[in-house]
Amino acid sequence: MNDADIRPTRQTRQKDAVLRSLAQSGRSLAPAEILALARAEVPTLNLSTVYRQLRALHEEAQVVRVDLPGQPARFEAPCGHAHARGRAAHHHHHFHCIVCDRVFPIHACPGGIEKLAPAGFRIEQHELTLRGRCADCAESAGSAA
Amino acid sequence: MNDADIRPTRQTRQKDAVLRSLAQSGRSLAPAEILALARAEVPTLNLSTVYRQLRALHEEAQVVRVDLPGQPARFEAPCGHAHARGRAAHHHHHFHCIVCDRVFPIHACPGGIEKLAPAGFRIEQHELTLRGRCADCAESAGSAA
DNA sequence: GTGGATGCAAACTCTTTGCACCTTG
DNA sequence: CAAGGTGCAAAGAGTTTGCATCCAC
Repeated sequence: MNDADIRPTRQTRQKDAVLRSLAQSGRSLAPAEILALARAEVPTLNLSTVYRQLRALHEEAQVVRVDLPGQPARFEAPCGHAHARGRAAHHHHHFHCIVCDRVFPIHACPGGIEKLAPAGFRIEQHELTLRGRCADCAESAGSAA
Repeated sequence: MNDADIRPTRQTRQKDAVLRSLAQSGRSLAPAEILALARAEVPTLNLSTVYRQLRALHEEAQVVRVDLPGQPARFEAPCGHAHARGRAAHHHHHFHCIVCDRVFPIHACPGGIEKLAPAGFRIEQHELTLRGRCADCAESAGSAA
């Protein structure tokens, strides 16, 4: 767990393009979407490189991986008060709008999670996905179905 | 929405084996696991058939699809007081063992979920995934890492 | 100059599909 | 007997990896 064995990752145009795409989009992107966006900057960019960069950046906590049930992984820029080279991203959950399909961070957490496990089970982590209508969609839908 | 256009699905040994495997395991199974178990009954059973049966059975609400974040789909028998041809399965969550990769049902739910949504958001559903060590793995690991 | 990063293609995992054959009703 | 189900193989998405080349440091 020493910093010494963490080799500094090089600054490349590819890495830059990936990060910039995520930062500018302001939402969660699938690797293929990132590729498309980043290619505007680096036309030769390859999908493998996107995946490799995403993994590396994720380990450095420079991007956040968003796994929603039944969906391929997406990635987003770390929100709010993430530390520069911090290793742990702020714990949060997600709200998935069933109408507009957007994903919103939920910076809250229900209590008593530890009590849910059966005897002998040891909980080390949990993930909560809320699904429903976001403010925009709940409003525009109004009383209509 | 007419029952008339729903053709009765045939009774085959394969279908039976899939259902029996799910019922007897008491937990969520990946298609490959189902294949392995069901082959004890029908040795020639094929993965494609498992997938096809799972899809059909899911449409008939005879099996429940379990999607955990970042993982391939699993399936389980409708738990508890599910009606014979009932369509709604009992609400519950899942515990995913990070050691043996098995998934167990959690028949409990943290309170106050509704309060987690930002103003204007309407929660219609939620999914909670617990991750850690199941009783077996927590025990065998003991105090060792 | 050296080692990490990249691009390309092949491999892998999970899931679906085409098709000939078999089975249920 | 006909319609639907099955097995096998091949095809498809999504993701990872081997390897020669390239480039950041």
